[in-house]
Amino acid sequence: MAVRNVNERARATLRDVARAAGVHPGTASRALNEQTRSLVNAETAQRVLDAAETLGYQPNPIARGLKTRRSYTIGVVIPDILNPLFPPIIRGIEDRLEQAGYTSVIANTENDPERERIDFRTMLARQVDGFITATARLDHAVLDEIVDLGVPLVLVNRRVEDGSLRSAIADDRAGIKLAVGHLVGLGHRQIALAGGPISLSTGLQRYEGFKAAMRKHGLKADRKLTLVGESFTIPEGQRLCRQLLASGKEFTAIVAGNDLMALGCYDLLAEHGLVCPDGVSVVGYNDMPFSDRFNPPLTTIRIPHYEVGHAAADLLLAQLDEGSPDGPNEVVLEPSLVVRGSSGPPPN
Amino acid sequence: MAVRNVNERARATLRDVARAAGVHPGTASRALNEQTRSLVNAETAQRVLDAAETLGYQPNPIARGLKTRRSYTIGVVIPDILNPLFPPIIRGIEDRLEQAGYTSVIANTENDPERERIDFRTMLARQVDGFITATARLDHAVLDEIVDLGVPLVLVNRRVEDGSLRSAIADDRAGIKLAVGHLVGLGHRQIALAGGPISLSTGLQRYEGFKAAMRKHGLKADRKLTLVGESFTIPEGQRLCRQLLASGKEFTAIVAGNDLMALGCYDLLAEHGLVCPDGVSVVGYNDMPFSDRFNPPLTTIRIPHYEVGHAAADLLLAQLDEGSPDGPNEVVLEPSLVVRGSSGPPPN
DNA sequence: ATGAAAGCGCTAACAG
DNA sequence: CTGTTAGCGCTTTCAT
Repeated sequence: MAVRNVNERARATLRDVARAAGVHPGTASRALNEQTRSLVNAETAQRVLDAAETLGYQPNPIARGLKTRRSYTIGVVIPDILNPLFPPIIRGIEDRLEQAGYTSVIANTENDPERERIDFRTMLARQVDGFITATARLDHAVLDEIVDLGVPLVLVNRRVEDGSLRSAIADDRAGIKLAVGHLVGLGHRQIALAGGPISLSTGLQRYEGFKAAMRKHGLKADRKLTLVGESFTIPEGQRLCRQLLASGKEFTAIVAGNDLMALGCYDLLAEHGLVCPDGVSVVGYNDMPFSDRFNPPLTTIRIPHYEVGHAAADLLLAQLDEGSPDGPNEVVLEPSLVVRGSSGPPPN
Repeated sequence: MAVRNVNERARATLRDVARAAGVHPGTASRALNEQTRSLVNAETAQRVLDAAETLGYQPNPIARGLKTRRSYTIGVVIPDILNPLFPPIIRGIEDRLEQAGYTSVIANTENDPERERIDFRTMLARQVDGFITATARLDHAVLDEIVDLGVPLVLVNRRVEDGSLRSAIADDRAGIKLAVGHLVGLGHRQIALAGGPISLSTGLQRYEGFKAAMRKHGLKADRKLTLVGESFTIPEGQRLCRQLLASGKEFTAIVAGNDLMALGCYDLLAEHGLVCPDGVSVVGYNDMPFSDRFNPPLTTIRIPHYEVGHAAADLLLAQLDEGSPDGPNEVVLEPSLVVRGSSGPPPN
């Protein structure tokens, strides 16, 4: 009785191909490789290619990588894959990377810096050729280490103040300006912010963008109404909205740090018997999937997630090819306003 | 001027550690490896460990894999990462795999069988030790090939009729029974199905489960009201609901193939001036993230996504360890009913 | 234009 | 218990 015979149909190796084509493995290698094919006689090359074809030869990237010190693998580090913001970004990254012959491996840090360290280390050990990360905080010690190691890295949906790291982002200040402009156009004067953490570039940019936009419209951003939270989550949106409601200050609209925080505002407003948008208008940020399905449908700022991911991959590929930084260091994409049911004129 | 000096701080290799500890690389290897540590003198081992520590030695899994023919990498193949159903499953898989020292690499087939082939091949070439896939159609030629190659594989959220493939799933027949039971309890008699593709086990099980449940309640599933679509998407839900509305048959409730299809039903119902649930009740399936935020909040069947992913990883790990199939071939988890705003008593 | 040979970093017999 | 040797599958000098 045949024991696991199937498994025996061992994968053809370069040697096998060489033998079948009657050449030396070195020659077979040259023939199989686009780059070096010209070094070998056209007929011989064809013979090798044919042999490879019939044997169903699949090169072993592991072995190749051991020699070339390239894995054609990119590490993609994401803070939380459950946040609907990231899947489209990931897809943009993967599509572009795949075109270029790279595979991406995704890691989830769950917003845990310690875990982030480990993820980077593991991937480094696995010989990734570069990183794309959406985990950057404004203090970016871990990332600096990577860069010091000479490993290409680009940020997606994040940036660092000093511009020391390449990044693909959307223009958050412009986005917030859109949000505030929309609200002001509707007649709102007292606008609150339930913003995200200012330890993240997105949170900080939106926070500063908010204050700037208010100023531009001749409005003052009341300190008690201009809040930032610890995380971009629903509970944090709830907490901030509760604080807003308890502040004793009047407001007729809230700009939320992102769509999740907007949802948290929905909850608290409802708890206080305020209907949105008749009582208070709410504007979110990101236009995450299904935000058109909420109750009410969320007015929000759309950022081109897929394109942002794509751009990040472009930036990385450029760095991988040239080795040296020739292209732009930062790609900034434009957000747009999506008006839906959660914003309207202020009451009376 | 130093040229890329940083990069020169080359990663310490096993040889370096051995040299530093004054032993042969072979010994260093044994000392560093949990499994073989006992073969070496405790003191010597300690010396090696210390040397590794101070040199910041990181083993190169690529090189190891070349020798051991194990990559400690698992391929996770998903039909569409944009479907909110999958992120929690992925997380369940990754968490379990990571515990066991495996890394997972995720591929997106975008529901394209051709792309699926390529993804499997690529991962195979990258020497993955096994697969977890959620892409299985009822005809599973690609998968059979993998199994024939002797590569461990388990299905997640899918099963095949003949039980030839291991899988971790939720009990779809039971879930649909819950949905129908709920509706019948509310007083509905004419219940329609806007189901998913029966080329997928989930679609088929739910379809058959629906008919069985109706029968059990002494109701007949009208053929014109028992529809299945081509995909589990919003547009397909719309299309089916349109067809239901055009059938001329009366119905007071719809069981949708999944939550996305339920959303499609929402759209068509609204278009026809029917309010949910007063005019028609709708029950979804999956309890995907944010389904409690829809308008109305969706009554649906919750399946424990994270746990399903975890169970799939367990199944795979068992197979990886033992080599031979000793454990169960199928893990079936129980769904539960989540009653929200989209279901109520039938009109008049 | 092709063959020979060395080696990427590691593990696994095999000696001793 | 430890050193020696060979080799995983591939690429890449160096000869020829």
